[in-house]
Amino acid sequence: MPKSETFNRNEVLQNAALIFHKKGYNGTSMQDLVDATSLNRSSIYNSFGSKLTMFLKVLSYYQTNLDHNFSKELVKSYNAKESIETIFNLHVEEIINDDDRKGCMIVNCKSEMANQEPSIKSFTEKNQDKMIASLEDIVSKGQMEKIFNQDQTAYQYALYLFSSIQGLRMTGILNKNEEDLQHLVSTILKVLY
Amino acid sequence: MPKSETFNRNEVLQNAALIFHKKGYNGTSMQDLVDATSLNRSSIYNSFGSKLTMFLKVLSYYQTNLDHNFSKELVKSYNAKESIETIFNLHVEEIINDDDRKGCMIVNCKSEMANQEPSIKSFTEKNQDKMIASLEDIVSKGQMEKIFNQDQTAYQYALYLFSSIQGLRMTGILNKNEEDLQHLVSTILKVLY
DNA sequence: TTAAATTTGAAACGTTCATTTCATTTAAAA
DNA sequence: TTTTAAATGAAATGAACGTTTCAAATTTAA
Repeated sequence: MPKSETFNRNEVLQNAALIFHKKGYNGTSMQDLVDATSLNRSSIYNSFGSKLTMFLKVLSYYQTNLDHNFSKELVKSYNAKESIETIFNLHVEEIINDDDRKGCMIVNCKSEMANQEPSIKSFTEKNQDKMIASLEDIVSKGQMEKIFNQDQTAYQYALYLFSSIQGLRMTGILNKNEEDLQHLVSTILKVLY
Repeated sequence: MPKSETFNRNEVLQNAALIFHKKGYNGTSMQDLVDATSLNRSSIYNSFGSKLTMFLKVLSYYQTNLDHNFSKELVKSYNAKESIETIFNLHVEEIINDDDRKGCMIVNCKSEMANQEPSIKSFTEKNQDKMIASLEDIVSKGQMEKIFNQDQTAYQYALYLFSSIQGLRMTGILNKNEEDLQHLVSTILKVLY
């Protein structure tokens, strides 16, 4: 009976993510989204609600993609040390391939609106909790295998690593010198060994 | 002959800084600035040019204030270790006193617009260069005094510390647990000793 | 083939945006 | 006291904002 969606939802989210990532939430207009997605205004509102709810869907899509890419690499690592190094190397790779110097979309939106918009605060909190939990998991394993020291608890190291990743992403906005970034990563990780 | 400014320029910049800091550049409207400064629209345009030039003046004011506060504390420190610890402790203090969870204004505006607005890119680049240079200076002294190790160059450690400060500020937006933050700082600094 | 429901397109909604205009007020130098 | 130019206030500018409306087109199941 009803006509069904003709556009590819993921493709639309992908294109919306590009423009949101580049310009930020407040810097992106509905017209930008119309242009970026090649969708009609009404279709956007019909299918995604409002600008804010669309942004939240874009964020989820962005994070799911990120998680997927990381998991794909992480299964290849043989121990905790390799896992952590893989995570940081992927971030360095993202920085270097980020021609627009946009930084991390999740870091950016936390900076832009976590203190203003409860739904974004909640999203970034969940993101933080998940990231710290999975880092803690890896650190724990590394400590049990005696690859990492026990000077701090796994949680404390996880918070440190989470914080360092955000710092790395912020630093990478202006500095894309690969040697600098790799030294930076090795300095960050040294405390674990 | 002419009437002179009746408002206190620094007071206006201070009030403008509060609202820009809270809402970000794109999130702050001219009406917000009129309300926050109690100045007339025309007076703002007469005295500060445009929204963007006003923002740049606010940023300079914000940074000058920050520099001043840090210098005031830094002169009290007896060696490089104390200097670095003072810097990080002041950041932790700022985070804990930041009831609105706004984060650092300079980190925020880099995230929001460094990739879009050349004047902001240039401002944040200069800020980054200055911060790294002064950190490098302190690390150098610490290395000469054999308080800090020489595993990495002073510049590499300075970049690491700069990056860590940004991570700390981003982490502090959602996490204001003082114990967590102090553990975080001590983990960050451990690599130097 | 018909009926149903949703997508789509284009236009319009009222609001807010940054900025400008201009007449009035003000205060300092002549 | 007069002159002068900037500060001020209030209103208006046109453009852009997010969102809604609604008729037309479309496609699927009955």
